[in-house]
Amino acid sequence: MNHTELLKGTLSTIILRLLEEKGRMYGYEITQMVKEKSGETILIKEGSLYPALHKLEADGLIVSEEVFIGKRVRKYYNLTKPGKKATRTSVDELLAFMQTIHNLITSELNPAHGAA
Amino acid sequence: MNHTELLKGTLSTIILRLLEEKGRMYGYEITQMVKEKSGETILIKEGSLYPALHKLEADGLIVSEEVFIGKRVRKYYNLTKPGKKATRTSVDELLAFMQTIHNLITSELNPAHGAA
DNA sequence: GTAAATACATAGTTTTGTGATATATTGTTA
DNA sequence: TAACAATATATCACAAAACTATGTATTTAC
Repeated sequence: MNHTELLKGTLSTIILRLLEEKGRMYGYEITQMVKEKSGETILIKEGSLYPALHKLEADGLIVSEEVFIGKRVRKYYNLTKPGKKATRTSVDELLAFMQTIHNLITSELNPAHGAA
Repeated sequence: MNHTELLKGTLSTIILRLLEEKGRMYGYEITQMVKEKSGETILIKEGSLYPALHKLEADGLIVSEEVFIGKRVRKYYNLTKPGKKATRTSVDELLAFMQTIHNLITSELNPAHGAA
């Protein structure tokens, strides 16, 4: 991630949202899709992704299914029912939060003098 | 903060932006303004604010000026020249990042079947 | 056959916000 | 006037979350 700190708290939401949109996905696929959809600006590292996926699974929001592609294991993830609900909450909260921040940092500059 | 993790990385930008808008401000004033402007949703804690202010000052982006109001010390902060430049970069980066996240989490749902 | 890409995983570190706590002044109100 | 809330700053211990680095192994491309 080039933005480093900024992503905090948004990664799980992004993962949930992609799973909602695409149905089953595996880890590496998620990193590639985020990379592509973000115009190469958001590059999720393995050290961030896998712990995040494991936590979502431990929380019962996603379930994994191991599939062998030749000799290579691939772990596909799907949303659970609670996961689908959590996705909506999570996405809505993030959008609301970003709107609030947007308002905070883009309000008019010094309206005191020279308001057009 | 209710949003907890989400604020990560955005606090310094918010502080810089408020200083850009209002000119000199003191810590407590910043917390109150953020609280008000965010509709009571973003509540900056002292344990977050003061370390953030001290770091910005250590980095030379803001300068403090102690003013006595009666017997109480009040520390006013102002942007330095590098601080003004950093504010622009910081705000622009945050807006761009939020736009990217917005695109990521609001793209159309399953366009494969049933595209209106 | 060697390097790059695919695909998973974890340990240790850093960053950053929170909770708790401390100090002290000022304003309100019972 | 005593008690409490609000104002105002500050720090420490803790937790959460992402990163770096490292490791393993297969598959693909040159």
